[in-house]
Amino acid sequence: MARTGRPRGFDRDAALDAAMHLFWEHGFEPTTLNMLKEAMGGISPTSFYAAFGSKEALFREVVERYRVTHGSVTDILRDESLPPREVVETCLRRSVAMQTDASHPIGCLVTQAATNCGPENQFAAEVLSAERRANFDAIFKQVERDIASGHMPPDTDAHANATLFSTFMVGIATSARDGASREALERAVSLAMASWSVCQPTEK
Amino acid sequence: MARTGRPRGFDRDAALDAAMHLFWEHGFEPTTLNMLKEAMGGISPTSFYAAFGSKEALFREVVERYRVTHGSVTDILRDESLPPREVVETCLRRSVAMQTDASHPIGCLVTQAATNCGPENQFAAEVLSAERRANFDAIFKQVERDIASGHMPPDTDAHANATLFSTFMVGIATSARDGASREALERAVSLAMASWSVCQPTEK
DNA sequence: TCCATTATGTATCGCTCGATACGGAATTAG
DNA sequence: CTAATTCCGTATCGAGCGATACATAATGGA
Repeated sequence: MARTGRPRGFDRDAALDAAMHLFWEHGFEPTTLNMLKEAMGGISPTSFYAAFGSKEALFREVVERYRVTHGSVTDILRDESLPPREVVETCLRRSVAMQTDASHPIGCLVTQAATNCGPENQFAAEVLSAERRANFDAIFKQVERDIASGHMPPDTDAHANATLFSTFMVGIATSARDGASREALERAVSLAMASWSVCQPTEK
Repeated sequence: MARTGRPRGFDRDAALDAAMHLFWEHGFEPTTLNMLKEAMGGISPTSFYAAFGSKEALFREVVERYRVTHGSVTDILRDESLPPREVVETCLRRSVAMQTDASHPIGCLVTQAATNCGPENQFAAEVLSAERRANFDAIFKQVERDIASGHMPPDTDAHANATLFSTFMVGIATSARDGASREALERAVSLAMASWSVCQPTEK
């Protein structure tokens, strides 16, 4: 795209990754321009604003980046061919594995990067809350699909079940940061999935 | 104590309550001295520091205040006489009721007030994390007690069960802020408690 | 070669942050 | 009364915040 002019002196893609790690670990507000510039290789403020526009614009870009990389563990929630129970269980197991992976900050950017926002930065809280609510809706639809397919009993409370699994999922982030191991969370997922009710098998 | 000198011109107890509500809603860092002073009736910086010492000291005092007021919904986790399952269920139901009560900020101060802290304010994150880990330990002991009393099967994975219920509990805060109703969360608690395994009743 | 374009480096901007200095006001003890 | 004590109001501190001004360097196209 940039066909003329002085070439950029740093790797924009790597800089975006560095920003994602900072926002992931500290959250939107505590991550300062100085931290970002430093992590991007000590670039100047001019370079920063030329490349990303503003801290807010960078954050929005980082969220999108997270969504299609580490955050893609929830993509399976949109699948309509796999068995719903398998969908939710796989999502939870992938979330646990991702959030406890030491190659990046512990926890979840979507759940934790904009919890403490001043009134002037509510946009960040809203961006992430919208992501989480979309995940809730996807879980809800999976439960509905499981009921429709005859696996969960017809009188199943779909909304309550979606609330249960969604609440457990967002809780993983806090538990992981508080020191819960991947193994412990995996076993907790197994217990949670055991509460995915199924129709009583007909007597043979 | 203060028997001489000019009397304080504001209600320190009410000011502490106002600070708790601010930290609860916005978190430690986004809550500014100006917001605090304003909420305390427009007191001067001098009055603030004379009464509370520093923002950090005030936060520590607020956490203690929260712990013995709204946060006391987890006190039952230390009970050793009630049936463990009833203890955990009651704690979850009280947490849901408290966190969705519109008379104060939605969610949980312990879970959410220090999620986004810069390196210079890690103390806040650690103070709250310690509270949460203490709750996990208490849940763990309840599960162990239920196993010892013969309700849960002897081969029950106590740590996994504690992780499950603790993770669900901290997740309530995020779900509540994302708009989950008290009723939906109550029904989710019912579903969660159904996974509290019990020994198969002996055939009669 | 000259120019338009794009990025860069340095030096700041105005603002708000948490926290203090300093003098004065209100109370009690003697 | 005076003295000691405690709190208050105003003005401001140094530091860091996000963001910008301005001149300069490096590239491609005509």
